[in-house]
Amino acid sequence: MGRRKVEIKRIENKSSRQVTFCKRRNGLMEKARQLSILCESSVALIIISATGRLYSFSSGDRGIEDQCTLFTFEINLGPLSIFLLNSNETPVDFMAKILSRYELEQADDLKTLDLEEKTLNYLSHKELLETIQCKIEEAKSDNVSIDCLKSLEEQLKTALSVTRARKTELMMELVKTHQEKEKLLREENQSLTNQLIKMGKMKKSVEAEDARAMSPESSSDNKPPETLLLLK
Amino acid sequence: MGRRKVEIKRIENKSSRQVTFCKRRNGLMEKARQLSILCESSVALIIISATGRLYSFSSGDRGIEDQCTLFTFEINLGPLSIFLLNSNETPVDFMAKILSRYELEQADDLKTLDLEEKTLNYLSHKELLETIQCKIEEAKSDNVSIDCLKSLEEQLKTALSVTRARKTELMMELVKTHQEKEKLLREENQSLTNQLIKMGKMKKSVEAEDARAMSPESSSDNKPPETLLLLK
DNA sequence: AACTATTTATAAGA
DNA sequence: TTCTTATAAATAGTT
Repeated sequence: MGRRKVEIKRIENKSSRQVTFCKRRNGLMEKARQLSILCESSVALIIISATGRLYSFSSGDRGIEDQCTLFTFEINLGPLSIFLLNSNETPVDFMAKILSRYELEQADDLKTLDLEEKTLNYLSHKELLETIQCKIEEAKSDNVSIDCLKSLEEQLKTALSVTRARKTELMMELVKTHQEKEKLLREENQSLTNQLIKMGKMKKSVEAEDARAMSPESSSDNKPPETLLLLK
Repeated sequence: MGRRKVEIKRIENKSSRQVTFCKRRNGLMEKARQLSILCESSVALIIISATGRLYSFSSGDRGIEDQCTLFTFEINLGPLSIFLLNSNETPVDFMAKILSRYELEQADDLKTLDLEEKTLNYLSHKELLETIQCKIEEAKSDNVSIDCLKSLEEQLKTALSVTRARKTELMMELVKTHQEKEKLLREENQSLTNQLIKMGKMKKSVEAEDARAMSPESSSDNKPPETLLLLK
């Protein structure tokens, strides 16, 4: 529908490709909107330019399940994620939902551990949550800027992975502490054993004195007590 | 672009709405395809009819990062999730990818721990994976039914949470093992200390003999060696 | 960004 | 449904 027919293949000229992208993108979005309205259907459209810029359209939740009042969704395009919001839902509602879900999950994660270390280094994590809360406040004023949502999502992801990492870290610390304790105990044990052996020899010499007999023995050949073997 | 201009609002006549839906849906998908090809961009389009039937288009990864060879994505519509597949990719490929990603994540999670317990209770988890594999086979025959994908997503979610739970469980086991070892070592230590004290008395008596003097002492008053205090 | 010659999409009818 | 066709709409190339 232009001055001449075009073949559907990559437009080589960069600037005309850019112009065509802009025109056809707008056309496509408008068509998506029309279809959703004319035919009561749900339409979601995501366009990402060669330069990585994002354009999207999402109709409401018409045609989807009735109990589903939200048409929010997350789309992963490889490394990129986008939240599209249902028009019935404010960004704050959506983010609050995500946050509460995340906090629940976190609570679940830590509940299983009876860690007093839980509070350790918790602040930076708390701070992160506060930052997110701020972002949400920002989002309230901004009217659904995709960039804003994108950065918010980044924050949420970071928060989640920080939480997970922290949890693992705490567990690993706990394990390490135990390992250190174990090492110290082993050393203690060894030194006690050595002392015992030394004393044993003394005792022996006493006994020998008692029995009025002498039998010399190598001093460094000290076997640990049997119980130690159980701990392997 | 028809015999007459139409206003963009819900088409009241059901059958003509159905016809229009079919025509415009096809048109929209074709336009999406053209845009992605002409302008080297990534386009994802989802259309869900009023009756819940799903239609989708997804371009390849053109325009997204080069190292990202797939343009598959997951969409959450509230409680409902749909996996849309790149046309270059079969559902099995996609699911296999998800699975392997999941297995990698799990491997990563456990790699940090030097656990021999890793294989413990692994079966039920393996079984779950097999169930998913079955689901994928089902999906191969069914032509992208939403219910099927929904249940598949449930399975994947379950698999993930089972893995997480299992990871936590293994870590807790490790901690417990260490605690038990610690307890045994402490007991061992105590018994060694007791022995030492006993012997110490003997030695003392020997020394006393040597020094030709005697000094009696209470036997149960055994203080643990200093190093034990470090372990508190 | 605006114009306009054409092509393309599609509404209504068959 | 599918095809036909008149017409509206989109858009390629130009300014």
